[in-house]
Amino acid sequence: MTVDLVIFTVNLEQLKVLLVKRAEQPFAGLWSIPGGFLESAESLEDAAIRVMQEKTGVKEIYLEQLYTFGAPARDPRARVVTVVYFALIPWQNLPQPTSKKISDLGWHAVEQLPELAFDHREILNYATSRLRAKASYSNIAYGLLPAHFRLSELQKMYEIISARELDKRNFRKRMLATGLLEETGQKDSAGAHRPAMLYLFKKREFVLLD
Amino acid sequence: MTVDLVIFTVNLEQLKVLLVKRAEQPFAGLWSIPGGFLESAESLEDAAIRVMQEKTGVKEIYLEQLYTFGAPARDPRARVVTVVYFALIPWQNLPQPTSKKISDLGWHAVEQLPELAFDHREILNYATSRLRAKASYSNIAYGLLPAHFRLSELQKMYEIISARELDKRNFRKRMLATGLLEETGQKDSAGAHRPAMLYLFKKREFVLLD
DNA sequence: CCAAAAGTGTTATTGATACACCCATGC
DNA sequence: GCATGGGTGTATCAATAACACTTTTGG
Repeated sequence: MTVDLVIFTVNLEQLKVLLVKRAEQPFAGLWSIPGGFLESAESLEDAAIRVMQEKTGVKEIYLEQLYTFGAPARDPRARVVTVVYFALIPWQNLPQPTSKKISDLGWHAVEQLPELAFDHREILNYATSRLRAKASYSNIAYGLLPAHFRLSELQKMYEIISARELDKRNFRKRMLATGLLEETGQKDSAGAHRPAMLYLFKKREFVLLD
Repeated sequence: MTVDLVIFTVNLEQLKVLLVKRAEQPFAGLWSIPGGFLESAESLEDAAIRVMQEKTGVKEIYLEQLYTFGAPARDPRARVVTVVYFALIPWQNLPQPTSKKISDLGWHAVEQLPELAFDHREILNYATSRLRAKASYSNIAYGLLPAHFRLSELQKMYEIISARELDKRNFRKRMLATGLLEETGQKDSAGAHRPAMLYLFKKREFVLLD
């Protein structure tokens, strides 16, 4: 029994996923999604949080059980059933990568994945399609944004996840109509142009829209 | 590792689930959902189909992985992680129950459940809410109907699952507009009144509506 | 003063909802 | 001929989609 994680983030206008380069056989040298064995006294979710923290240093994140994969031959060594979770992290919340081991842990754009170990390609395809489906009918994007954000950043997030453009006025209207957002009162003058109002999600939890 | 099943059917205008009375400790005498240990060479889905056939004699049914439950103390004897599937069977497809053992296997209305073993109450609540959610945006009801059916039966199925009444004209309009249905050309004169056209689903597979 | 992102309303279209009567059959 | 479920259309309302210009700031 293992617990594996598909950890998504968005950076440089791309949806990315965290991969680990395998040092050992089988599939040595190929990339895989991070995971670990379930320990005796921990729940599945606790195991997912533990793996998450080991790999990213981050603990408080959006986490959701995705699917359990258990084909008899998915691991050539032995029968391994894996419960896969999917997680979202705002890029801004990630600690800077340490200079060591920089090569065995990396963020990869889901559109340009390297060759993957085990059935991890299938798992990633499934996770990506689920994320995209969720984006269309929920506030899921909050898991990818820092606490305070501009509406334009939120819109960009939805556009990247769903891979299509959205109308600015309709987007703002619909988002504000959900009542999930709140003005912070602060303006972000980091950009070189007109400062934008910063918003936050009143509740950082999953809600279906409309 | 076990595989457990929440098997739904609809009979007498009630949504029902198949339960097994436990003969042994722990929880002897309480009801539980059917399940079994995962065997070494079978996939999770194959295990679910096997359990399904052992308990109901039926093999070809709608089957979907629901969730994996793995709280450390969910089984007082040992650590057991269970992958739960949910299944739908048309009542008409069920073989008549044999007279033996009739008391240790039974269909229970989800609104009047007996006391349940393990965390099976939680599992059933989750399965029921998922089924209800799916009913509102998919053709899921095909799994509960025989191959040929009247539109009024289909409507009744949705009404029972979603626990609310639907408008007959709007329902027929929307259903026929999906293009998923086909007239059989046959009429069902089993009722005491005007015979109804029988329909079938062109494809017996899960589709999101609209 | 120019470039760049922020911000803001109205109209048209589409889909969803509400609603009532005639029809075909078995008894 | 009557009781019962089968079958049909339209009008209103709500939600969604299309669409362009002015404002504010930094450089």
